[in-house]
Amino acid sequence: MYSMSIFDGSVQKYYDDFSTGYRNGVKEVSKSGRPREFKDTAVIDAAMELFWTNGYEACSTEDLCKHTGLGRGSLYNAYGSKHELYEQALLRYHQIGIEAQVEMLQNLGPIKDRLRALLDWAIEEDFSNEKRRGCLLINAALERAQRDPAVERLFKQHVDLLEEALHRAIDTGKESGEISQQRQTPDLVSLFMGNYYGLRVLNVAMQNRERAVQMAEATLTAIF
Amino acid sequence: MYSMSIFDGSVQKYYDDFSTGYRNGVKEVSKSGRPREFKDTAVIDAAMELFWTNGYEACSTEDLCKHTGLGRGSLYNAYGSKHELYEQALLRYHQIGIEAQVEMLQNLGPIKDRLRALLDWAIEEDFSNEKRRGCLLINAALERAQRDPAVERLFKQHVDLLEEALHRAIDTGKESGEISQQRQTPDLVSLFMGNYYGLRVLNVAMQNRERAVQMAEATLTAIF
DNA sequence: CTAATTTTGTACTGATTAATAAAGAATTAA
DNA sequence: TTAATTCTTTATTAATCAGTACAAAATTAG
Repeated sequence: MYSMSIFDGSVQKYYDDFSTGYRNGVKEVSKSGRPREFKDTAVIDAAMELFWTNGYEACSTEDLCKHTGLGRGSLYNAYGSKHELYEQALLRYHQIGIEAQVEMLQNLGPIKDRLRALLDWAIEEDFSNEKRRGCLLINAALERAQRDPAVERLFKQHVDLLEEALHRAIDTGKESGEISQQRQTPDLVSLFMGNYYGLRVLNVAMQNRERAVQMAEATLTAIF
Repeated sequence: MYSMSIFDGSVQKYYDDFSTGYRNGVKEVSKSGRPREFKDTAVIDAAMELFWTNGYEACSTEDLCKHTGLGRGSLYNAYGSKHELYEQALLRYHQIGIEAQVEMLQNLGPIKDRLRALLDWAIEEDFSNEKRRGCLLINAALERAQRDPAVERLFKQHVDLLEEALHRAIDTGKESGEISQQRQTPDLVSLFMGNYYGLRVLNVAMQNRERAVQMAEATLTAIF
């Protein structure tokens, strides 16, 4: 079992400096001693790619060393364990993703276009990479949320933030008259969320882009 | 890599006889020699439970021996490999599940009630077990579909069968006047499928039954 | 310069992995 | 009874697993 060592998923933007590590989720900057030879962000990105492709269990520490370019000593010195590196990778994925998603929903322009942008973005994510590995956070949640509190917590946070942004966007649409006042906002949010996550799951497994586009359009039709 | 050794996901109902094995997906019945001491279905059910709870990678052959009660020799003699047993477990889950789902959609009574029954059944599945392990096939697809042709094939087949049954049910509803003729059947099928799979994913991760019920109701409202 | 500190590379740990080998037990066929 | 067949039990394999120990290397502080 793992303790909840991801400290806070909030918007601590890019951390692309040299010579830092994350021990217990706390950023450490060393002042003396031999300097690190790697960029923290590059290592976490590489780890993220690997966990994304393989999942947690099917990803060995040797794989991680190879893909990050670090030796075992460096990797364990900097990140402590496979699981802590996993948490960093998930956290980074979460931060980048939620920022992109919320931004789309806060854009100018018709609400319908904002929602479509989100769906199109998800489809592009799912079909642009030939490895078709879907959404790292969904994969992580289904693989591990039931027994890994860090994963459960981060996924919940991600979903909650997306849901709040959707709520705001739909309310805006109702105020502007783009969406009928008769509809209940929570119902519309549910409808979108369900279709969004269903879309992403089916994309990985079915690998049918036309179907995905049709699903996205059906979702918008149901809301507007 | 694995070859596609699941022969056919079609409706070969229950196979609960003694002394049978599955080698390359072909049922073998021995006529001489020492008889087996276990029921094939019981072993596959036990394996299914374990794969369901742990996933494929996190499930060791020793775990499988313990839970099925078989020794290593018996297990390997009967099923050949961890992966072949996994295929049997998935196939069994698929057969039981698709039969239940299609049956609900073919029931008598209003179409809306049939669709609600399906959603309620999914919610009950997701929340009745304290292990909250969701749908084994979805878990398997997200963990392995990209690199395991047997998993990819079976999941596709499962989704296709559900989709066809939904298509028939919705067409029936349009004929009877329960659903507007104006709506496009593929759109309504997409809408339901998206919400159904999204619901199941969010259930595992969010573990919020009220929210699930509300999502289900929102789905029905969007269709009727 | 020396001492203190940190990172790096390598060798190594004990545990666990999926799978196999082989001998004995239980059955059928003749 | 004997031979052939199949299943069960146990021991064992080689590989891999996550993680550690430790010395050499590279830096800062004084």
